[in-house]
Amino acid sequence: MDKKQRIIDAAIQLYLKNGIEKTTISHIVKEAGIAQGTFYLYFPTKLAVMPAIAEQMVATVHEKLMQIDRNATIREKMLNCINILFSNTNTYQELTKLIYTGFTQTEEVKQWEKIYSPLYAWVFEVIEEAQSNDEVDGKLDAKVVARIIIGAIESTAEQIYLFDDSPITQVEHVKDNLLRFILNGLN
Amino acid sequence: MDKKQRIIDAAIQLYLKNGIEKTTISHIVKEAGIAQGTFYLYFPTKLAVMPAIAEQMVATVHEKLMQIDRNATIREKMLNCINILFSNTNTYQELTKLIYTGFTQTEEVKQWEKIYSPLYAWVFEVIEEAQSNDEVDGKLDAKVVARIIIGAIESTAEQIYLFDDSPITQVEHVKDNLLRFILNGLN
Amino acid sequence: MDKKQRIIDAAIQLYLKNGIEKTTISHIVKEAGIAQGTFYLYFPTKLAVMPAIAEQMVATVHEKLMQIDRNATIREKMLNCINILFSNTNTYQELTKLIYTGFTQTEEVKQWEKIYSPLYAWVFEVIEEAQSNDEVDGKLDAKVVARIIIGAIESTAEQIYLFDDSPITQVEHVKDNLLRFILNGLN
Amino acid sequence: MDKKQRIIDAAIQLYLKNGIEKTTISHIVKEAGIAQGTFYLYFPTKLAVMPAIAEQMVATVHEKLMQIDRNATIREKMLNCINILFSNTNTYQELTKLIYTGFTQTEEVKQWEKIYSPLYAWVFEVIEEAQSNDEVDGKLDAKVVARIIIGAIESTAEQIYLFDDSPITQVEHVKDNLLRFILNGLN
DNA sequence: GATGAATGAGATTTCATTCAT
DNA sequence: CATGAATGAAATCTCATTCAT
Repeated sequence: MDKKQRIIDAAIQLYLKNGIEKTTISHIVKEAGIAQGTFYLYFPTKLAVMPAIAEQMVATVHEKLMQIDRNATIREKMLNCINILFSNTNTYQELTKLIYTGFTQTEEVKQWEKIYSPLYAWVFEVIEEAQSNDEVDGKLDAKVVARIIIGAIESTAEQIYLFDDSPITQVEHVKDNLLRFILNGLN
Repeated sequence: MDKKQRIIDAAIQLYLKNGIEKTTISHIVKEAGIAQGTFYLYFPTKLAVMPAIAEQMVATVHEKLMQIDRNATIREKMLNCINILFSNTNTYQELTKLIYTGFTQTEEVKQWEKIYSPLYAWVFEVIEEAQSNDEVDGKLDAKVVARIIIGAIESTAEQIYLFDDSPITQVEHVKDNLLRFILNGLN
Repeated sequence: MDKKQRIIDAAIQLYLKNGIEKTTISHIVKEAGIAQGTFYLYFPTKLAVMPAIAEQMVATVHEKLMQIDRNATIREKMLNCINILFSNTNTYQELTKLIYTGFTQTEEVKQWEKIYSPLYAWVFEVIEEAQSNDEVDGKLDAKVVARIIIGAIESTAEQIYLFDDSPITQVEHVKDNLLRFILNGLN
Repeated sequence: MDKKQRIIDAAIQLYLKNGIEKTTISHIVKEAGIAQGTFYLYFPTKLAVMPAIAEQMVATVHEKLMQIDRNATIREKMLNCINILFSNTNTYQELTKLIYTGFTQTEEVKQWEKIYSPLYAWVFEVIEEAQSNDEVDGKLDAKVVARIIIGAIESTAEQIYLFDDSPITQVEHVKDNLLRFILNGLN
């Protein structure tokens, strides 16, 4: 019923399956079951759909993060965070990368900060709280480190899922090292 | 004079300026100053140029890494590495991401490992050597952590240079945190 | 308030600014501040607005012609007529031509005669009266010459205002020649 | 063989038959027997073909004018000129008007002067020569009057052929009046 | 009467690819 | 090897028109 949402859903499907390059507006409208011209009522180009897609994906991840027990240890929180982001990268395959690319190409880069901020904020709060308990190196700038950690997790997940073809068991080994490295990093 | 190299140079210029999506073979040949048909003597598609571009970029970074004093402390080595990768990201803007995207779209993903491996290898050796001196947590898998570190540095640099518009002074602050986090992480 | 008039006004604005070809019904309704469907309550196509536009323009010119003193000499009348038509062409720029084009394209050509007839009639009466006073060559068919004169004035004005970029002073020189030529022609 | 010429010829055919508004680039390439993309190698839009069409039409008229005996009387020259322009307007139906419209819409108005100038030049020379023989009012500016005459002839022809539905015999009557009026005008 | 979201046929436009030179 | 005009399939984009509200 909501044409805009149907466009977004169709775009996600097709970007995931075929990549942005090979996806056309014609494909999107066909998948969405709407008329050709209707697309242009909501988006000027196929890349202009990206911010909407990104918002949706980040919202999904954020929701999962919010379900983590606030009283858990920082180790448990980070472990959960790693699992959620890895799972997300795995599910959405190249979507994360495509969102980056889509953004930078549409020059709507400024929106990125805003859209991604809930994730940064969650890690930031975890770190800050842990710093107040002396569980984490107080000299680190929690805001900056939150971004570093999110980046490290995502880039590692991407290396695993997009560029590697190691067996699944390997994944756990990488996660162990990543968790250890991050906890070390926070001290 | 060397047509192939001129195609690569032109492609880099245009991918950086307009993104892969909007760059066409027609643009590339025009920028390269060669005939339309000549492109096909060297590359089958515009995405097939990506591996050549990636190789060139990685070679540049690797060369700089090799100039770092082998006897420096791990702190100095990591500091240098951060500076080199940040500078590279800044210079090449979105090229790193585009290389990822380009690769995943051409299904030549396997080449990525091979091309990027000199960078991983350099960090790997630094860590391993430090582990043998007990400077670094021996329980970490040096091969895995090398990738985590490269990923963390690159993603942080991207956040800074692509998605942020903070003043330059901010960059140093982020680098400080990143270095501290990584050194913590290794120990 | 009167939707029909708002459509006509908007159409004039846009036809003048962008030409008929590039003006769309969507543009017109937007300019008129009415809904898309409302246009069709008053006109079947965008060209069907032309007769209404023409009528309005001719009425304006005719009104000015009627204000000329009936007892003036034929020289004064022709001078006034030239000034009015020049001023009209200047104001409405290409509208005259567009009206022609619009008409011929809609096959509503027959209306043209009817709409333009007040202008022809005015000149016709001036000539006929002058012929009865022996001020004008009695062998000329007043009806035909009226059209020739209107045509000559308009085409000259168009050449000046649409296709020339001479300074204003030039205009007076052309008008002098035109008046002299017409008065010669009549006698 | 010459694709550009084939585009021009096809465009003339179709503009004459259906008007500019209803003619599409698709029609033109089909009529010209060339590929869709080929059109864009030569013209950016369908209106950009107009100057080329105008040039061709003016060249045809000019050629006929040049065949008029240089030693003929001014009456004979003007009579011939009227016949040629009437015949041209009759043959090309609305093309003259369409050229105007096409021009003004493409903002290539400046070219008009240049393209039309051979016709003006011909009349100019006729008048000037006649002025030197005292056959024509020496106070008239030959350059200006040349344009007035061309304009008067064309607009009268257009009124006849485009907007009137009088029987053919009428045409001769109008021509008589036009010639008489012009000769009077020149004195 | 008035609205304006939706339509989809059909227009414009692009661009990878070919091939005779 | 190199060229670049030509191609035409396929993309984007437009816009007159409809119709449920």
